[in-house]
Order: sequence, then C-alpha cells, then structure tokens
Amino acid sequence: MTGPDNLSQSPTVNRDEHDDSENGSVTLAVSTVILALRKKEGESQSSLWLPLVRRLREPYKGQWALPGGPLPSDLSLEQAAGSTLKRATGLVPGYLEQLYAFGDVLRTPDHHVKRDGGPLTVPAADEAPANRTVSVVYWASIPATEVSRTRVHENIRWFPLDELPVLAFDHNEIIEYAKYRLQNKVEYSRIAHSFLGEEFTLAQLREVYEAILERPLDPANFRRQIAASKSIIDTGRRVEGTRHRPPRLYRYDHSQAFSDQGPLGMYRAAEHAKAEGSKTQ
Amino acid sequence: MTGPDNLSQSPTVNRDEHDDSENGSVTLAVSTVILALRKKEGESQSSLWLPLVRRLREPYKGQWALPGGPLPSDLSLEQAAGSTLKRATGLVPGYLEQLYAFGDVLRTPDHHVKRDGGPLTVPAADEAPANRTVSVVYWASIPATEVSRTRVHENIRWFPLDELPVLAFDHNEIIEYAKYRLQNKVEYSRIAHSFLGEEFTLAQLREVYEAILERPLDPANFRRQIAASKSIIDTGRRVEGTRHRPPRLYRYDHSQAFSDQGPLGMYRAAEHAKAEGSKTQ
DNA sequence: ACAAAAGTGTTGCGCGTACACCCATGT
DNA sequence: ACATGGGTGTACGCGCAACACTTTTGT
Repeated sequence: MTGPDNLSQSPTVNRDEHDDSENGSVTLAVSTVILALRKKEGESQSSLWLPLVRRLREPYKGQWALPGGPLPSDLSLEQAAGSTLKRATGLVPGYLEQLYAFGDVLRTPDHHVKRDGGPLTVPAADEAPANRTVSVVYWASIPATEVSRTRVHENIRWFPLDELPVLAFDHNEIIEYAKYRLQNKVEYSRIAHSFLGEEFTLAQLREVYEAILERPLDPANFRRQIAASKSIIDTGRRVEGTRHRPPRLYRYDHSQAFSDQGPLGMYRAAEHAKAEGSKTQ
Repeated sequence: MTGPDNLSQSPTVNRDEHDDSENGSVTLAVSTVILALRKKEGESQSSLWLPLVRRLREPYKGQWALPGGPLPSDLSLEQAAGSTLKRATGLVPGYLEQLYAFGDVLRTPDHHVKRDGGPLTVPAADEAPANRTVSVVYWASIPATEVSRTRVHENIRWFPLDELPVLAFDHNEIIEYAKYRLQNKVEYSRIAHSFLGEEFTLAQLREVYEAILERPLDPANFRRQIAASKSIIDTGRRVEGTRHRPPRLYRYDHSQAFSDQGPLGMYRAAEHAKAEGSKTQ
C-alpha cells in the first residue's frame, strides 16, 4: 500500500513544530461555551443557558455566535478562554476546560456559503481558502450565585440550550458537543458542584444533575450516591423558611481529587492543594 | 469582584474568530502520538511502543520528539495528523483521534531553557516570547499487521512507552497523557480492535487490553465481556498449528456504533455505515 | 391535621470478579 | 498421556434502581 517511494519524501520527516515554513494563512482563535443554570419564564425547573454574542461583521453579520476572539500572543489558550468569558459576562467561572480544537477546512465562511446543504466534500487543491481559521473551544460553568450579576449588553444575550437559533459558523454543532461532553462528565466527575455557590442543599445539587441529564433522579438514591462519593461536607446549618422540613446545607470538599481535567489536571490539583493547605498524593 | 468598569472594555466584545487584529507570532503545529503493540527483546508479552523523530535543529537539537509539523493551510487538523503519520511510518492507522491542544506560553523553547527546574511562573508582559507555538496533538493506533512493514529511517526510532528518554519540549507529558486517555478509553470504548488486523483471536484481543491496562485479565471473564458487547463476529474459522486447542478467529463488527470520537463522531459513523452498506440510526 | 419535601430502610437485579472445571489439539 | 491454552459453569459481592416508609417543618 505504501511503496518505497515514500522514502523520497523523507526530507519532510524532520519538519517540526517550530518550523515556520509553509504555514499559510491560518488564524488561531479561542471561543468559549459558557454554561449556567437558569429558569425559563414561568417554569420551576432549571435548565442550561448560555450567552451568545451578535456578530457585527461579515460573515454571518447579525447572527449569534459563541464569544471568542483571536489568541493574544502573551496568553495561554486557557487564559484566553477565561478572558473571553470575562468580557462576555463579567462573571467568574466555576470551571473551565478545553473542549476541542476545530480545524476543518470547511469551517471557513466561503465554503459554508458555497455548499448550502449539499454533501460534505473535500475541496480541490486549487480552491484552498484564503481565510482559514482554527478554533480552540473551551467550555465553562458559571455558579448560580454569580448568574444574577450578569452584565447587560445590547449585543449579548442568554439563550436556553434547547431553544437556540441558527448560529454563525459551526457553532450549533460545537454547543451540541459541549452538552454531550457535559452529560458524560457529570456522571463520572464532580463538575455539578461548579454550577452552584459555596453552600447548597442536596435538592439544589440534584437539580443541577437533572438539568444536565434532562431526566429526573430519585432523591433517595441520589443522596446516597453523593454521600458515597464523599465530595460534600455537611456544614451543620440548615435552610429555614421553607414550608417543609428544613434541608441541610453542604459545601464542596475541595480536598478530594477531581478526576480528568485534561493533561494539566495534576498541575491544577497541586495548585488547589497549595491554596487549601491540604495535600493529596 | 468585577466592577462596572468592565463595560468600558466592551468594544472587545465583538472581536470574533475571524478578526485578524492582534494575532501576534503564534505558530500552529500538529503532532501525533503513534501507538502500536510490539514485543521487547526476549519477552513474550506485548507492550506499547511509539515512533519518535530526532530533531535536527535547535531548540532541543539531537533530542527525540513527536513526529509533527506546521499545519498546511489546505489540510484539516486531522488530515495533517494523518499525513504526519504517513511520513513518519509509512503505515496506515487503525484509529486517529484528537488528543488535546497545547498552548501554554511556557512551551516555547526560550522559557524552557530559562526555567531549568524552577517553579512555573507566568511571564511578565514585557518578556512575551517571540516564538510562540500552539500544538494540536493527535493520537493514532497502528494495527499489528502493519507494524512489521515500518519503514526504516536514520532519524526515526521506535521506543517502548515505559522506556522513553527525556524528549524535546513537553512531549514526555503529552505522551503520558495519551497513555492515560487510552487506558480510560479502552474500558468504555472498542478501540482495542484497532491495534489488530482484520481477523484475530480472543487471546490476541486480550493481549491488547493487557498491554494497555498493564495488568492481566481473566480469560474467562474477558471472553464474556467481549461477547456481551457484541463488538466481534465469529468468522467460523480457526487458527491451526498451535500446540493446543485451536482458537476461533473473529473479526470486528463495524456495524456497531463506536461511542465518543470527538464532535465529528457522527459524520464518521455515517461514512462507515455507507462504506459497509449497513446503516444505523 | 395536612401538605410537601427531607431523609431512611429494604429489596431485587445486573454485572464484574474469582475460580473450578471440561475440551481439543500437538508432541 | 500430558501439557497448554481454549472455552464453559457457577457462585459471591457490590452498586444501582425502585419504592415503601418515617421525619420535620409551615400553614
């Protein structure tokens, strides 16, 4: 299948990641899917919402898109995502993680306009796009306590995840993937806490799970699962003023490890331990 | 925490991913962690190996590094990873998936030289690196049937994953993360098959799992687990010439869905179904 | 007293693990 | 016949889902 003539290409073997040659017109951008829990008008159950930014330029002028921008050369990818987040919402995230790097040639606006519904095809070499963009996309969660403080801006609006308009670029698919990843992650990790404030009741935590997984959970079994994971600590205090038995208040146990946060997990875990004064591993 | 003066920065809100301004000297590269099963000299058990490329330039001249190079402007990230793979090994991968986008400012060679073992620190604004590189890293598996046909090249060498030298850049950490991701994935997905050829025995498949997970598995239970997953089909034929009961030959059932392959999973699944003539969903 | 949600107890099922045991082949 | 790995049967334990039941508050 691969003949010996491959050896004739061997000069390219040693082109490495710090070689600038042939690095055409590729732009590197960072966008963020910012997720938070909110209630829709008149509903009692929370659901996932996210802020979008209206585009003021072509292409896709006037349509909504994920907040983002080109990578500043003095920031890491994650720092850039965090700065985007701050610009778009003014809020502090509870969690931030890389989602995926999108780099299909077809993402460029030209091709999007051209193919209008037709099948996906690999572009011929001679029609290489002039304006190629690779986006590294992050996703973030916003604690419910922060959400109310969202800054208001004419060109920024929050949408329910299940009532999105048609967005610019491939942003609908990206958000769909973010939701998929979050649904997976919530089952084996402990991100759910990052959608809440410092203290919360079990019912509130369960509501986070239910909003993300889009199905009701048994309160009794949920309680035991969370207890078994040892991820929360009883503060001893309770919420009063409800018209039923007052629920306990818990807080997240930061001393417990978090599981996969990408390759930098260990560094961050170490920083956490330092900040908390308790060390793991 | 974030005052109202944030609004004064609002002009930046609408900088989007197709805005070229302020996109300094950031280079975009694609590298690939290429994994295959091999036996070490004199051992009967297989283990994970990968090919590395010797650097012919500074920085890290003479040291080993992941195969890769700058992203050609006419290729998608995945295509670039595949082309790297072909250049480095001449072989066809069984599986290819995005691992992570590495974009820390500290990855640049200058900073690596500077910090020699010291604590990680964020660089001051005035010492922004001149040569910033973001790497999108993929990982690939090579079927055992292909491995023997590896092309020989002076500056390419295969190493056992657990006997790596000190590599260029942060490539040791990247490979460690690839291994971690593979170990996770092998438990809930069906990638293991991609390390084998079209037909294989259960013992061979089990050997893949054992090499990846680095622990022995019970043959009896392994058989039932795989059978329950319905991922393989009995070809009816057997391997003869062994000095014991002849094992059945199986092949992978491509008609079954694969689970998470990143956001493009659905597209690829659709292509697969088309190629196989059987459709799911 | 009653509603409503907090919180506990109990049971059954499925799955992974451990391990005893039989099967088929080459030497 | 016997060694060797292929392949089957069985039993235990844990974790999860279902759901009945008790507790504690406000009205």
